[in-house]
Order: sequence, then C-alpha cells, then structure tokens
Amino acid sequence: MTHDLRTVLGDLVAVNSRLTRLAASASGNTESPAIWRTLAVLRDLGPVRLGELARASRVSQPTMTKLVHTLDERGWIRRIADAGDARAWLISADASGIAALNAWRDEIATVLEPTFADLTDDEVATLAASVEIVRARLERARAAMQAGEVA
Amino acid sequence: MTHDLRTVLGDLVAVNSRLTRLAASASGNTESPAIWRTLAVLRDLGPVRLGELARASRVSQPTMTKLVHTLDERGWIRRIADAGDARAWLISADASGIAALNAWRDEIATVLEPTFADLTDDEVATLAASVEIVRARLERARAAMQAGEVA
DNA sequence: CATATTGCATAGCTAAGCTATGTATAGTGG
DNA sequence: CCACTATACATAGCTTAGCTATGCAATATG
Repeated sequence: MTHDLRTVLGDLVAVNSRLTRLAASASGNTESPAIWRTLAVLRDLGPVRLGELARASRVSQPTMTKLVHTLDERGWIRRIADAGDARAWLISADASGIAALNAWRDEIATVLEPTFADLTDDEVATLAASVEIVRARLERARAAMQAGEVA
Repeated sequence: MTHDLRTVLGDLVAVNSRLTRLAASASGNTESPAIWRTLAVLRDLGPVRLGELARASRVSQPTMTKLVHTLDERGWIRRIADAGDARAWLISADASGIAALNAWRDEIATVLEPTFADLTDDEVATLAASVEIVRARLERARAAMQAGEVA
C-alpha cells in the first residue's frame, strides 16, 4: 500500500502532540518542553549566538531571550561574550545542562516504557528510523534557512 | 543493529517537539496546537463528557473547560446536555470542526512538504508505520487509564 | 562623523497549563 | 425526606511559552 505523504505529515504532528502530553502529564517533570527542546538544539549546534539559536529553534528572538535567561538561572548554559562583537553572546550548553537533558530523556523513557514495552524489535527499529528521518530533515531545513539568510 | 527502546522514546519526543515548532512557525496558523489536539481526540472518541475528554487528552479539567469554551466560540463543537445527568455535558465535534481540523492538517502538510518531498516510498512508509505504532499505544494507554478508574 | 543596520533586552499582550476552590446536581444512610 | 458526601463542571489566580512592537547599544557604511 502506498501512503500519502501529506496525510502522513499531518498525522505525524497530530499524534506526537498527544504523545508529548502523555509524557508531560505522566512524568512529574516541572520544566517545560521548550527548555528541553532548546537544550537539545544547543547540544547539536554547539556555541551559537542567541539570535541564531532562536532561528534554529524556530522561536522569536524575545522568546529565546527568556528561555536563555531561564536556562542560565538553572546553570545549564554559559553565556560567553563574543570577542569580535560586543553586542553578541555565544550561548553554550553547560555540562550540567547536558546531564539534565539526559536525565529528562531518561525520565520520559521510564514513563513511556510500560506503554511501549511489548514492541517488537522491528517496531522499535521503525520508530528509530523515523526519528532519524525527521531529525535529518529538521537539520536540512535549518541549514537551508541559514543559507537563505545569506542570499 | 539493535536499538535501545529508552533512547528511542526520548528522542521521539525531543525530535517531534522541534518538528511541531517548525510546522507552527512556518505556517501562519494562529490557532494553538491544543485546539487541534483536542479536536482530534474528540473526532476519535465521539461525544464524551468534558471530564473524560480532559483525561483522554491528558490535561486537567479546568484546562479542558477553557479549551472547550474556545472551541465553542469557533463553532467547532456542540455541547449537548446529558439527559441523565444535569451536571454533565456531552461534547461533540461539529462538522465544521472536523472540516477545520482537516484544513489544518492540509496546511501543515503544505508547509512541511517541501522539506520532506524527496522521501523515498520506503521512508514515507516508515513514517506512516511509526504514526500507527504510536497511535495504537496512545489508544491503549487511554483505555487502560479508563479501566483503572473503574477498579 | 552621521546614519542605517544589527543583536539583544524589555514591555505588554494572549493562551496553555496548573492547583485550589466554588456551585450545583447526584447519590446515599438514617 | 433530609442531611451529608461525592461528582461534574466553572471560576480564580498563578506561571510560562509564544508573539509583536519597541528600546538601546554596538557595528557597519556612506
């Protein structure tokens, strides 16, 4: 059977919104999804300017300013003055931030595991493959956006 | 290669948080993800009480009261008095709500399509399979929770 | 050097999410 | 039948994510 890409994309977003709610409500985690999302982007990008981090995370710059502020309060990032530009900061994930991110992922996994425990190896592989497909496209979309800025 | 279920589950939530941001920011859609999530749950469950809808959606009852109010303002649901219980309402997705939900999915698809356009048939099938796996587990988690209430 | 542009911060708004609490109806023991 | 408890939804009040508009300081440019 052939699958319609458009339908799949819509379903993907819709279903994962519900999965996120399940994970959030089942875990007692008090931090917001945005915090973890930002940390994950930071981990993947390395030290970046706040503005670029905002664009990569697909949030507005003021929103990122607030998120970075919160992350800073937790001690999960470091703000490094940009040597060549006194206006800019380089935002870098602190080791404690990466540790917190890993702990969060572990917590999510523990909460969801019972529901997904009886997946076959093939099904787990399917999920893993999907994650990689989406991750690759997100990275490509980010790179394309960055290139578009230059043009 | 064998995949670690715990890692996959964490990555699944993390990656999809980013995908959701991409979809939200790239589309000019002003409605919130919660609205669409609620409508999707309503469509799948049929007419249900507000409280049960809240539990199925994994949000608190006051949060659902607000969402239902907003949905009602849009004309996307109907509130039907429960004949057997004057306290309760049966919430039902209106045809216009289903239409709006479909339009939203179409919009998401249009926005994401360029990024995913060159997926192979196999990759699309993998995404579709993942959606089905997650959807089935969500449904099972909901059913289990409902059964647990009775016990 | 004046002016425009850029990078981040601040202000102020809407909406999602929560807990605590209120109000009205159902159910129940006496 | 009446008092009491339990249930279903609404309201109040808070925090945080998200936005746009704007401000301020530093860089770049004519």
